[in-house]
Amino acid sequence: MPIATRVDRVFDALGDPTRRAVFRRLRKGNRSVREIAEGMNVSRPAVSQHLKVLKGAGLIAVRIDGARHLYGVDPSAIEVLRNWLDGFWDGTLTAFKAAAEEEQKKMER
Amino acid sequence: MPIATRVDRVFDALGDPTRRAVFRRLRKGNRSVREIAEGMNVSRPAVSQHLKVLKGAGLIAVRIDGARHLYGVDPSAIEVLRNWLDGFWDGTLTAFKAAAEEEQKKMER
DNA sequence: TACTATGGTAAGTATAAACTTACCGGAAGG
DNA sequence: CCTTCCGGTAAGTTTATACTTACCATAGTA
Repeated sequence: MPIATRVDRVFDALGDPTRRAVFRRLRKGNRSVREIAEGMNVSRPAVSQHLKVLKGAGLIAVRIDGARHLYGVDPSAIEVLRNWLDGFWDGTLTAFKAAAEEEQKKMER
Repeated sequence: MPIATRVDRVFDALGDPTRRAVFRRLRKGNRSVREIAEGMNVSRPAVSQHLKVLKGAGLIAVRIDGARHLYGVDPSAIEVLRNWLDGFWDGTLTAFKAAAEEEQKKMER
């Protein structure tokens, strides 16, 4: 069993709807835990636990301001996703090209 | 509770490690269900169920060849993810800009 | 020193979902 | 036909995890 890479943790974190909602709220700027939990249909501790997972995936970062913990998105996460996307896309394209060439060989026979 | 969008289904689908493994296998070209299941530590029906979810998310597509069902990645899914990424990035940037301007106003007071 | 905020964590529950075995129907070859 | 591949689906179990309440620590304030 291979260890979980950064991208794995990102996808695991974003795999939960509530966690995506939390992440989306942070898109508009830094928020405290209570501000995030406000208007959401889960309790504050639940939000706190989700924040922990998101932070573990490197999707968000914290800045401590007294007793308030201000959470915000970590732009590097977007970079990670984009790189994964590019790599995947390249792999798929080369596979398509290889398959096309294989078809071509069949035609020549 | 809003209905699940395409991106939601994509993230839900890619939220599972086994499903990511299946999707990664398809990157190298089209495969039958048995080929996908081969060498994996889950049973063939499990793979079949995962394929259903991936298909529901629009990540893969099927081409039926007799009794064999050949699965392959749906390139449009990559597009969906990329668009989501771009949109998210834009939103975050404007939020950053707004926050910066707010800071500026504070300084001017 | 209280008193009131903040938020993280532990323990337990409850729900979701991943997995297995067993079964079924369709396609190809004898 | 009969046999043998193929793969989807149902039923049930088991495991993971999202959630709640309760509790604790820290920071600011009267």
